[in-house]
Amino acid sequence: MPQLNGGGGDELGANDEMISFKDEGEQEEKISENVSAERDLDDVKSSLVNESENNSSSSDSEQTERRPQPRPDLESYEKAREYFTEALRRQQDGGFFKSPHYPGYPFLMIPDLANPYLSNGALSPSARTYLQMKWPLLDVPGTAALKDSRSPTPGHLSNKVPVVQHAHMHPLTPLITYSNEHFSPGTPPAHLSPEILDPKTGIPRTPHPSELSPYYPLSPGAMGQIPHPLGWLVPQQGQPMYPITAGGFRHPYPALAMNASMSSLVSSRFSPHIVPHHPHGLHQTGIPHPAIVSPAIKQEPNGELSPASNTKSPGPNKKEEDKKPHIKKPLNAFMLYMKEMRAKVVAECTLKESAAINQILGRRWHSLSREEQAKYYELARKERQLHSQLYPGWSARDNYGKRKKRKRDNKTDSTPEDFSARNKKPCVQYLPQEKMIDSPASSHGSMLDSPATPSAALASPAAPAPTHSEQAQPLSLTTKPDRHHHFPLLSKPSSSSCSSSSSTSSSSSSLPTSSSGRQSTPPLLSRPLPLTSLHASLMSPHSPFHPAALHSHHALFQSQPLSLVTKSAD
DNA sequence: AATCCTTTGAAGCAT
DNA sequence: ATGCTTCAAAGGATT
Repeated sequence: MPQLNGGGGDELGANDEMISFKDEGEQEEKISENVSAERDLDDVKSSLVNESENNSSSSDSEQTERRPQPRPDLESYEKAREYFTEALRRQQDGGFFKSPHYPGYPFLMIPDLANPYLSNGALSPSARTYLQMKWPLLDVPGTAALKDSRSPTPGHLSNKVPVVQHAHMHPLTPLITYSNEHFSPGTPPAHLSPEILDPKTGIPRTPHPSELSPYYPLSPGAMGQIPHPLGWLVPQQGQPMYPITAGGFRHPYPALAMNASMSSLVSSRFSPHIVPHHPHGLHQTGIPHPAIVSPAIKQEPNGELSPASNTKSPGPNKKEEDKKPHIKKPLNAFMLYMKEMRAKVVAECTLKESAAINQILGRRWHSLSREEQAKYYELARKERQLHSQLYPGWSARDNYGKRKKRKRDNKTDSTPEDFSARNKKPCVQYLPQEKMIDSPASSHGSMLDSPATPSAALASPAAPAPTHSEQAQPLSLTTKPDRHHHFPLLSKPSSSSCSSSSSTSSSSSSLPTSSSGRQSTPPLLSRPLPLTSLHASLMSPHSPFHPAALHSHHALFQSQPLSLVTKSAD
């Protein structure tokens, strides 16, 4: 069973209410451990710093040459750096910083965040680091400063927060310049006060969402209270998922990443209402807003989208309409999963073709346990919720037709005759062997419940993980019509655990579900996926990608048993 | 350059 | 209510 992010099950920290902190004790233990480690910091200081500097210099000798002379607060700065280094080291050790969605984790270990001020009253470097890393948009100096972690400007003398960027900086943790005009060093307490001190360790930690609110602590219509996703980071590709109207980047789990005061800070300054000031999908830094695909999106103060053409141009033509920015749909659970896991799969499979990767991810998705999937459903739910809060007037309908017309639009083409017409490439049957092995049905004894009402089971933070019967989860394994069974099992019966076999669909037992008709396309791949591109090791059942593949051989060439479907198709 | 492919899930639309 | 379609991400492949 593949594990998420190295696998603890709570890595995302986003299925907060349900299981994210099932290992909270572990987290606390690690935090405590880090506190203890602080005592030994002097012992590890030199090594960590050396490591850091070596990496830094090796990556950028030029900046090393430019390295400014030590400043009075350099020692504290170095300490922050060490904290950061240690945090990253632990991350790399695989135990702590597991989720790229949750970049705040490492910095929870910064001990002096409990007392984030220096004796001179200035915000301590590590606290600044914490803030910086947690909300990179808020107060980062220019790019040059980003490169040079030892900014010559002492943090307490400037409202620029020095960026402690370690060479081991998690690649998924962007450092983004951002105007600091709203961030005054004179008011740091407001940023830190909401930190929730761990009752055991006394270490501040990111408020658990359940501590912030059941979901997003928004009163209806209180857009100003949106926990604005300033740190919205995208795990693998380094791009935000979708826009925040003002800030640019958002954390996937803003409620996790942003504390209340930051929320209010943001809310007062970066509410969606100011979007009209950034009509080109760029936030104040000029960073293009990822979800605002095309330029010149305009959003009314009420949050409703208002294409500029509507307000200025009486008669926008189609081209202009095509150029209209559109706010993308929030990612669903699977998309979130894919986003997180894609790079891993690509690395494991040496595959690059997304279609193949997606097939693998689809199977892996099914191989996830309910709890693991539930995390993503919960994340997706929050995504939608946040999205709706950020864009109250947005509707998925707005994006209809944004893409060029697809051939699937031709409903009339979906005749059996068209199968052959469309599929000029050889018919390839991708076997469902993996599903035979570790499908949720087989591994869990029952189908996943429908995600239709995930919140019902997930809403209560105190509620234990829902039982298999209480949460509806996707019936994905059986959601698709039988797209392959009409065709002979003929080609490329790969047993690769990392194959691009579309087992998900081929293994479907044709039980009707809510999405049964989703794919109107024929069951065949119009273009065979590059199985040959699979790495030999991945073809092996011993591949870590598919540890259960040892059992797969029996499944080959077997039609998917209906018994897999343990849930009635009601 | 644009579109396809491929996955699942959410949402919209038509019936 | 049901079923179908579109879109969300991704990037190589194809047109």
